[in-house]
Amino acid sequence: MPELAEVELFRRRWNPGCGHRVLRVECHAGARVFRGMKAGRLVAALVGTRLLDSEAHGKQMLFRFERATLGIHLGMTGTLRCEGAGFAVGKHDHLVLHQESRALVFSDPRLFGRLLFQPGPDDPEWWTARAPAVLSEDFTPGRVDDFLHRHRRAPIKTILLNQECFPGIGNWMADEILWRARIAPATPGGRIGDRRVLWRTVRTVSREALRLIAVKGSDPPSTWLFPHRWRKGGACPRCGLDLVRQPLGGRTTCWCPRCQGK
DNA sequence: TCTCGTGTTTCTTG
DNA sequence: TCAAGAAACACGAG
Repeated sequence: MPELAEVELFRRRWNPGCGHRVLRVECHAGARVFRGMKAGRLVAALVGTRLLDSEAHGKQMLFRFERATLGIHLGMTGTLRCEGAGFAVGKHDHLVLHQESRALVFSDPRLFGRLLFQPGPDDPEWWTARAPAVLSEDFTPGRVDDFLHRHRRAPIKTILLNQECFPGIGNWMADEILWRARIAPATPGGRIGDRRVLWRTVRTVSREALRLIAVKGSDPPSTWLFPHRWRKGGACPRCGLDLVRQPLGGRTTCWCPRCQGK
């Protein structure tokens, strides 16, 4: 599930733990989500420290503790949730931070998610070196223009999935953006006509998705492509024509042949 | 039993 | 050297 808006929704689920100390940590130290780090060091650093605050950026999250920083990428099936005190860890709960009145839980059945960790109070390099957020002032039409030129032969759908330029955009958001901007997903990046429309649509869809999903906790309405794209036989909410589903860049792409050209 | 999947990394090819 | 595409990762849902 996790794209930009869902990541923000999950980040907020750990908010009740802010300002409170971690008393005990349980983890599946051998789980793939810990690849590249020693889970024991993470546990040792987190026990006894207070969770200060958190941030989301694209599909990544950063949780700041007094003496360490925890990064979380949810992959395809990762989730965060807050459980009550005395929570019993389940099969897919790979990291559980027990506080006095609650447990902060990271779960991931498919293990595509990833945990990152750095001791000390400073933000790590993998956080400070991230690409500008699509809703920030630094995400300019010129930046999109340059990126499309660099990848001028790749389909625009796969370009939108590239986190170097579009952090937080995933499969359904890319389809939504292209449907709204009336661009066929297979169009090469170098042949996108009005790139400012694409730039503006990326921001509009991101802003609206954040408001609906992360703030209001609801799904996008039926006027979006979103609720129609999942099942075969879905119809375009704008013109009523049957939607097409085809793989592109290794992902299922859903689009309207009439609204989005050939 | 078989296919699919809201992601990223690594390998291969051009 | 760089860009693009395919494969691999792992497991539950339909």
